[in-house]
Amino acid sequence: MGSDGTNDTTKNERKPGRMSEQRQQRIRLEISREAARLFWEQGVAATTGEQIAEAVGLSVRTLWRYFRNKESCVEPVLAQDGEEFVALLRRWPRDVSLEDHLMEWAINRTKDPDQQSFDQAVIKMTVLAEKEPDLRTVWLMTNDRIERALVEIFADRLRRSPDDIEVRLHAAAATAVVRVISEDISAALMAGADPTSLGNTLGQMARAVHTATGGAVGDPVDP
Amino acid sequence: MGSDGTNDTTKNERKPGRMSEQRQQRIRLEISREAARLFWEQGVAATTGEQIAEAVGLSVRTLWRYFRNKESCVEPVLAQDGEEFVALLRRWPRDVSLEDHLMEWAINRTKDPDQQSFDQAVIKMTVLAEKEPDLRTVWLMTNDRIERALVEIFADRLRRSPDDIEVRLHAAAATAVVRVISEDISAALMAGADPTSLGNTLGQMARAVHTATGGAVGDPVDP
DNA sequence: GCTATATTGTCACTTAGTGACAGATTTTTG
DNA sequence: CAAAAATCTGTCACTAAGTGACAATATAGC
Repeated sequence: MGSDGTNDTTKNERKPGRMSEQRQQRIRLEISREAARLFWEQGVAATTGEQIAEAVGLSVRTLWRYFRNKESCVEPVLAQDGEEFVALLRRWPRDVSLEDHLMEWAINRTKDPDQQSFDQAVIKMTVLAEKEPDLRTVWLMTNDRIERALVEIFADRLRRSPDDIEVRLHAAAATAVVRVISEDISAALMAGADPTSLGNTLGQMARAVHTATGGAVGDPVDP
Repeated sequence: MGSDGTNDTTKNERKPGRMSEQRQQRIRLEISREAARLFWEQGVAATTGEQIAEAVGLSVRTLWRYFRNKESCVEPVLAQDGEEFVALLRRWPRDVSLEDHLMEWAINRTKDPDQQSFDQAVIKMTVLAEKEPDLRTVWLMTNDRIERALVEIFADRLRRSPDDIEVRLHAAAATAVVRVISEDISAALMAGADPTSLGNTLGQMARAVHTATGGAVGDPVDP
């Protein structure tokens, strides 16, 4: 809010004892990974905060400083794909269709070797979130955040207000269909489906968004 | 699962000491009402399970037997409108458009006097659920249940399988837009808007569902 | 009213999550 | 590199959420 001219950067405010944003995220990721593993192996209810903390090598008190509650420990894992998707939409050029934009990204995508095992965790948690109510809430909250991001992105693209009810309806519908497709893909992969046999997933998403928004979102728009 | 012929009714199984389903629901409603009041007056975090139990006149232990956790105490209130909506869709005749069906219901609707104060609670919680994360999860879970119900209803109407991905996409998109409109209406009413000045809310919902499903749901279908 | 069964309350207990404070760590600055 | 300023972490004590067990009570059917 109120910023006097002393700070040249309002966002990247570096202070003496603060540890780097990167390091913070790494720890959160590490916690999330272990939490996901434990939740998968023994269930959510049977996993205690103490176990998660021990697995990561932190005190329980510190764990609760990184996450407000047990379930949200897996939030970084569950939010992984969604945040990537949102970031992708933020770079969506106005003169390109959604399908083309997603396809082009899929082609230039490089797969980190370490990322592979992480993707496994993402799939496992997405599937687990369909049955475990405590994880379902986290998954739905994650998608709620995506929806809010899409409101901004769609408003920008359609040159309308983020308060516009139509914009919000489009964002909600789009988020919903993307979520369902994600759940479907995760379930298929978990069942042992070959990733290459899934067909054009991103194309499916693009078409679903186009349909769910009544054709308002998906086509190229005036620059 | 396994039912031998001794019981004539598998659903309405009446046993000696079991209290009536109606009585159970009344207690849940009463708890939900008080929880909603307390959450509204002092916030969710500041309200303890003990306070809720005391307000209803139950022991804390019994409270936790009716609801698994503090937040879900308001679930009956938050689910109120949604369940009514789902029930309405279940009676949706195949040869009638969604808009007509909703409109006809609105006309024949009778307003219980006791229902009025309850509606106030519904609106308050819906609005509160936009800011309070702990309530947002309950609200989203409620809509998740609605979505699952819509899958069945849409599958039935479209004569397709509930596993059909398109059916699930339609249900998800429809639920999402109905949710957003509900949030919008609640916010408007909370801000003091005259209910009569809101225009044709149900018509808006019907049109939004029609759009979000790519025209697949909303029109009359073959009997 | 009697009986079978479910519901409730009390008590003891585990776990989630927080506030406070001292000590260890990190980054910037000189 | 050393010092300073802030943050981060662990320990401790604590509150509140939520559960299991068991005795007492209330309820429906006869």
